[in-house]
Amino acid sequence: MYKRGQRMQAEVLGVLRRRGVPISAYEVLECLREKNPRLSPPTIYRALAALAERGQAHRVESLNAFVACQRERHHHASILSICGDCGAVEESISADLLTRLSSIAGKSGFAPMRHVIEVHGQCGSCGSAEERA
Amino acid sequence: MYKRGQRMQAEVLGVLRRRGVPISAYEVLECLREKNPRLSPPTIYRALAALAERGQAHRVESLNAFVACQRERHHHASILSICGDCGAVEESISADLLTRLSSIAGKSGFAPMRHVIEVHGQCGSCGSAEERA
DNA sequence: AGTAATTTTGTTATACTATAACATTTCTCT
DNA sequence: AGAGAAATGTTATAGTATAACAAAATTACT
Repeated sequence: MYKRGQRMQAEVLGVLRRRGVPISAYEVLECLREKNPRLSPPTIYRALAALAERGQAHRVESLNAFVACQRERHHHASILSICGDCGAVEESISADLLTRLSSIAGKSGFAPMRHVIEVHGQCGSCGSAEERA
Repeated sequence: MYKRGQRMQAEVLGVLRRRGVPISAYEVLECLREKNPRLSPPTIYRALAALAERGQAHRVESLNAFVACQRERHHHASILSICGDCGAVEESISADLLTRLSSIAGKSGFAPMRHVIEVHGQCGSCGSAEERA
């Protein structure tokens, strides 16, 4: 059994994983309402916040959406590559890039705490699909 | 005189510049309503979209807010360092970092088109202010 | 210049995203 | 069991963004 307070998180994470692509909090809500029609937005946002804090899901800032973490739990910032055609997200990690980014941002005494790195473009599959057309 | 379609953009950009820190589209709207009470959200969003496209303003994705570009117009992605204490944003540019980022994202055939790089933390001024306290 | 076609702007309404505030329940610990 | 803490439920509302259509200005063309 789940510990208290994590049942909802597990349900939300399940939805995110089944979808694979980033979805809005309200899409999660709709999914879970099929089982429990009384669910309300704050419940979902709370679960999402907890998952994001633990690194099991990521908030995609440029989409106002959420996606399950593709790796095992990690606490480094991810690089999210977002395909504008199919919506797929690929997650990369690069300690080197983070270091460089921190040092650039830190030039004037800035102390970085949280990195948001998102790249929009076209994924490999959609690119080759387009070529064939 | 302004060319058609740029008067509103100039007004919006003026507001962004006077404020200096990122503000929401609705804050811009409130400011400009002092002069013209009939303004509505789409007008502001259109001006902001045009400014962002031309590189004269940036959308801060992780704040759902907008800020004037601090440099002369440019079309490279900016690195935005955002102070959580005072709200100030500093803008940096690094072709090197963009190259590296593109190459990381491009590993699996992904073709980057737009980069979102935002760093949250504490700026130098707020850091030293805290030390003195 | 006159007029059709295009683009921009205005207007109304609404959709989407997120959280405040407080009530209730569940859990934990002694 | 009962006090206290944490999570959840509930209601309402705040904040962000755009669709859809109407009106006006600009442009292109004859």
